[in-house]
Formats: sequence, structure tokens, C-alpha cells
Amino acid sequence: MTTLPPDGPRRSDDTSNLGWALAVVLRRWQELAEAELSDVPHGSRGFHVLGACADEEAPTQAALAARLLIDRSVMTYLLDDLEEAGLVRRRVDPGDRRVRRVCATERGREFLADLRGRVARVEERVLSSLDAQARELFRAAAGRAAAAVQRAEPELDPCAAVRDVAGDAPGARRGRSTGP
Amino acid sequence: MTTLPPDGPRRSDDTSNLGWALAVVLRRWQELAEAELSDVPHGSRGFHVLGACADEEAPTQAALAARLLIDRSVMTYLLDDLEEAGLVRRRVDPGDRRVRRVCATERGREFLADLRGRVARVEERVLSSLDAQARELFRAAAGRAAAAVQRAEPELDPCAAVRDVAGDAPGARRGRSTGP
DNA sequence: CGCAAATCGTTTGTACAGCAAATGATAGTG
DNA sequence: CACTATCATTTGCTGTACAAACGATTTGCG
Repeated sequence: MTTLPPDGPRRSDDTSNLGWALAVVLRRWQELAEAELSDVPHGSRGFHVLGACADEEAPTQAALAARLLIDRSVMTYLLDDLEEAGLVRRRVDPGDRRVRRVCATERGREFLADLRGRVARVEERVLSSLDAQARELFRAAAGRAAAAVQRAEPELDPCAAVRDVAGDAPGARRGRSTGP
Repeated sequence: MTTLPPDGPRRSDDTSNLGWALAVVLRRWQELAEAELSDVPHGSRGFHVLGACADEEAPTQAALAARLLIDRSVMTYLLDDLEEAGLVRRRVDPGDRRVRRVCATERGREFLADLRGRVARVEERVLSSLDAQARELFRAAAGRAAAAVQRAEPELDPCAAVRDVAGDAPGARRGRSTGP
């Protein structure tokens, strides 16, 4: 009766479904990661922030926000909770007292080492369908693309001629402003 | 001007930053896609839904939600707006009058073809830092991983055994051993 | 047959994240 | 010293996720 067509991603050869694939994989990653990181103040976000604090040398909150693509206002209360949990510490930079530099506490570093083990297991599971070689290629490609995106983020590129269509849209989307 | 530290993903060899890389790339994709799809009712989500309606044979709303990992309640008003824009149409299935089957209208299909061109350009830009070979590898890996995730998802609705899992991939096993 | 359970879609309510704008503190500049 | 810029915080609004309740309908069991 209801013979459903073969289910899978029939458009895997199409060039316009990268966003879908990324969204699916990322959602799966988050789903598993949130379950595994339930004891971290803000789950996977808190994990990323903590990791950035431990790797970088006492980054400012703005640097953290730019690196993790998190809004500044979100970063504020995100750090509030991490600090309350004793994982990071905010200190006013004596050289520029406007900025707060965030560093991981000793306890935060120990905790982070544990968390990274859990997350590594999660990622193995997310990529379990890829053989070892494809897995590494995927990791490397994602890392390279992400690094390039971060480099391209600060100044939005010159090819912005297509942006900002006139408001004839039925979707009533808020137009993205071209900058600050 | 503050001298940025050697910025990139300094932990690219670490195994626990896949989530960060995926999040960054996906966010970039969405940022550009939303700008390009401002005339689609719900931006990139509307685009994905429309694409799924056009590819599949009149899927039910539940099937759409499962495929795109969108909540059912969200799918409702998402389809409301797509239908209001004349891109899709909901019809009660005469065989089971509980379900609504969604199909793309002719106008929806024409529109979709245009949108896919725009999205393809966006993706070229997102992956502009990768050479052609790495780009295709990344696409293929993401597609494979996403397909596997969808196959592993049915934990959400275990009763939906109606799907014929015609396994074209080796990892087509269900039944996840390690529970949450 | 008739009633209870299950399913699908919708509605409602809550919580959280993103975004923009305003505010306060501080630094740099003319 | 006055003026502007930057950083962090706060506030308000919007969109999404998630859970629960609901009506309509199908299915299953006595």
C-alpha cells in the first residue's frame, strides 16, 4: 500500500544541500553533547567557552564572542554562570581597565580535560558512519572552512553587491544590516 | 589595533572541536543564506521545507519534521506561511484523514529552482577557502554523515517501522547499543 | 458493535538564544 | 578639558525549541 519511496538523501549529489547536511550533523552533535555535558553550566556552549579560555591566553570577552560566534550579551551571563561554578575567572585588565580577561581556573582545566574525553566519544559516534580516513578528511575540511570563515568574519567581504534586496518580500524578514 | 594572536583553530589536531567547526561553518552558511533567501517565508528553513516537499512524494508533516529535524509545532506555522505564499499546498490524505500531505505547487517548484541557484552560490562562498577537491570531499562527507544520522534517528519514533531501510551504506544498522 | 488507546496536526505556554539599542566605565585624541 | 570610541552590561523584542493539552480520526480489543 503505502510504499514509501526509498528514504535517504536522494539529493546527495546536488550542490545546494550542504546547509541541510551541516544542520543535521550539527544537531546530532549537539543532541549527544548536551546529554553528555549536562553538568556544565550552559552545556555545549559552556564547554566551548571553557575550552577557549583554557587554550587562549586570557582572552577578552569580545575575543571569546568573536571566536565562538556568540553574541556579546549572551557571553555576559554565560560567563556569569561559568564563573559562579568556579570554572573561569574574570579579571580586569590592568593595562586597559575596560576589558575583562577571562582565564580558566585550575579546577576548570581539570574539568575541561574530562569534558574533552566525553566530547571526543560523542564525535566518534556522530561520525561513526565514516571510515577513519573519511572521518579525518571531514574533520580537516571542517576545521579549514571554519578557520577561513573566522578570518572572513570581521570585515564583511567586498562581494556584497547581491545583498539587501528591496523590501518586496512576502516573508517580512528583517533585513540584515550591512554592518554596525 | 590589537595584534591578534595567531588566531585560527590552533587545536585543529584535537579531536574535540568538530562541534565548534561545524557550528562556525553552519552559522556562516545561514548568515549568507538568510540574506539571499529573504523573500522566502522563513528563510533557510522555508527553503529546506520547500525542497523536501518538491523532492519527496507529498510527505506528511510528521515526515517533513523528522527529515529536517524541526519540531512538529514549528512545522505547523512554518507550513502555514509557505501555504499562504502559494508555494505549497496541504491536502488531507483520503486514505487516512488524520494526516496532511504537503506538496509543492507549480509556482513553488519554479521558485525553488531559482532558490537552489542562489544557495549554490552561497555554498561556493562558504567553502571558498577549500580547493575543489577538498570541497567535494567535504560535501560528500557531510552528506554521508547526515544520511547516517537520519538513519540513526528513529529512536525518536520507534513505531515508525514503515520505512524501508534499503541500506546503501554499510553503517545502516539501527538499534544503538549505548543508550543515553 | 462500542468504547478505549493511539496518532496526527494544531494550539498554548514556557524557556532560551540572538539581535539591537541604550547605559556606564574607561581609554585615546585633539 | 572636551569629545569620541570601545568594552561590558542591561533591557526589550523576536524567533525557535520543547512540553503539554486538545480535537479529529483511526485502530484495536472486549
